[in-house]
Amino acid sequence: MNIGAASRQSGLPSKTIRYYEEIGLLTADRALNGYRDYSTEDVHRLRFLQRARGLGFSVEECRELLSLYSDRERASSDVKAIAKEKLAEIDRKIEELTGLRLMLGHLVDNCHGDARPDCPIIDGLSGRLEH
Amino acid sequence: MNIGAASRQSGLPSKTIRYYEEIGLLTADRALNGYRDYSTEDVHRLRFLQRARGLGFSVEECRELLSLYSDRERASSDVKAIAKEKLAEIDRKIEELTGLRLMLGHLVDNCHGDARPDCPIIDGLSGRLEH
DNA sequence: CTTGAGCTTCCATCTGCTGGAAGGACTATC
DNA sequence: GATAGTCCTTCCAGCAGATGGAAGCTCAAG
Repeated sequence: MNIGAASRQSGLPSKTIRYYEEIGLLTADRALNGYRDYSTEDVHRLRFLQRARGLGFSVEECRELLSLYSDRERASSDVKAIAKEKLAEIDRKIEELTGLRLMLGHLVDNCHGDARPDCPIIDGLSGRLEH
Repeated sequence: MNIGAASRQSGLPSKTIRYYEEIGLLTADRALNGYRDYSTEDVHRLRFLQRARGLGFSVEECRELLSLYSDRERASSDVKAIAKEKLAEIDRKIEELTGLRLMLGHLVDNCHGDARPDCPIIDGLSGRLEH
């Protein structure tokens, strides 16, 4: 599969896919004509990168998460340690998003643009609703 | 409150706070000595920025979200339209994170580093577990 | 009144893309 | 088989969002 198809299936621009190759996040086979050739497994990686980057994981964190996939022959203890660390990070992000959601939900439900002093968005913005 | 205290309370480096001021995400009062002076409300905004940026919202999106806070005297319809749009975006992010969480959870529970071909992380990476 | 931490501005550097130019390859039509 | 249009290649420039460091001012403690 050419880079254009991989781009469409992963949601990542071709430019970004080439960049990810350049910084070593993945390697691509080459067809005889010199074109990059992607497998469905490559597309899975790209889709994963697209999602994880959009959720605020850094490229280095993505590299680490991908390594859980590529190196699943590593000692279970290693893999589990990294995975558990990332799980905690994901849980924190979910909590934060839930806080943001609550804040915006309150805004939609309760704020009528009348500048009332008890606008619930104030609490939401400060993060107090999370705790 | 000086920038150092605001930094500690918001979780953002002083450098980043100054940068956010430079690009107009917030304005800071100045004390007589020239030092920036932050209110607790400023800290709420900074905390919000810290969370939202970490969750993959762009600076422009943050600017928009902050405007929901600052301009809460705007027509309810405007505010609600933007808020609902952002709510959908947040829900999507929560779904994606939940998918990632499931994937990692499977890895922790089911992968033992023995390179079994049915490692559930493969499905998780492709995003299929979300749907 | 010195010492050290914290503040200021300015400028350079880094990460993570993103755009554009110049040129080769593929597909379809004439 | 020439021509057009789209896709691919590399290379290099530029932008977004910080981040680090230098040079110098301020403040609080001893």
